[in-house]
Amino acid sequence: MRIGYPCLNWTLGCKGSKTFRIASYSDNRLIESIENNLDCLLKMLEFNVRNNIFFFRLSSVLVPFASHPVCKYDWQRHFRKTFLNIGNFVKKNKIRISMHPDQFTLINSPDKNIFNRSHKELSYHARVLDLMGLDSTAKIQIHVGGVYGDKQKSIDRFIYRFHKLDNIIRKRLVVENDDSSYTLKNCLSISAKTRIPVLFDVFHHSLNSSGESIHDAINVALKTWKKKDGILMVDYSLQKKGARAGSHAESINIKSFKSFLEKSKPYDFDIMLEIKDKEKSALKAVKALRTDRRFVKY
DNA sequence: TCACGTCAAGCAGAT
DNA sequence: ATCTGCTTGACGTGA
Repeated sequence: MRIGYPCLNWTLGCKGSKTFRIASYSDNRLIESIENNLDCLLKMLEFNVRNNIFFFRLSSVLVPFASHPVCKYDWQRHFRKTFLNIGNFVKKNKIRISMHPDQFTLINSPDKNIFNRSHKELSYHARVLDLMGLDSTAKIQIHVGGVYGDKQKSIDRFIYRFHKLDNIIRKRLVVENDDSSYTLKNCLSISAKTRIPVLFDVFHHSLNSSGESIHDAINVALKTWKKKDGILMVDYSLQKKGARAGSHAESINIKSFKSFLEKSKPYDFDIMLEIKDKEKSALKAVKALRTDRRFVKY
């Protein structure tokens, strides 16, 4: 079981997701940003290893505008060695990596242009992981997408479109239950036809599910991950007090985290903490795992 | 130096 | 009809 957090580290003095406005695009600006982001990424990974954090989500703006027509620069060639170097660090330390393209990446959109743009965006994500030389346990997670007034049709469109994607994407793509439209059960139905692993989001499941217990949900999600996929990835978050349902809390609550771990026994998986204070909560979670005798076997 | 309007892009649900 | 949240806040103009 690894603990992770997404994209950003507040302790370090660097930002690994520096971008800029498209209006001020220039190749130099792009190179500068990528340089900064990769440099900071390595620093974050080194911080993580020092602190027993072995799961990390890469920012999607590592290469700003990578899939946009405005970007014509061959950044892959320019940064080939840097990517490889980071990849080697990742492999040496057995770090698990994930990426999560944003809400505009919709492969089940009825609009073909949106699909085409999403395809390009996914290619970019896959190429980043390929450039690092990572195997297919490094994943790209997306949601099913929109409902467009007909859920079953939209699920079928997802499946159809999945088969149109390049192999470098298909081998890394995993689908995640969301908080309002597609439940774990819906994702499993997609998995049955595509063999896409299902990433289980605990928080979304609490807001939108068919009522499966955490134990049962993990049990079924876990079976969709084959050896080449690595172990199940789980997104974990909790409700922010006083805010509307679905907003993410500022900080982890170790008591409820431990209660989740209890409910998830005896399964092993990697946990991504989608919590606002990032590494701070990850450090607490790692400590909880390492000091509580109920969980030391992980 | 700081405040704050806006940022490439889509969708759903809340207000 | 308009706003908010989501991947992740943060860019950058104007004062």
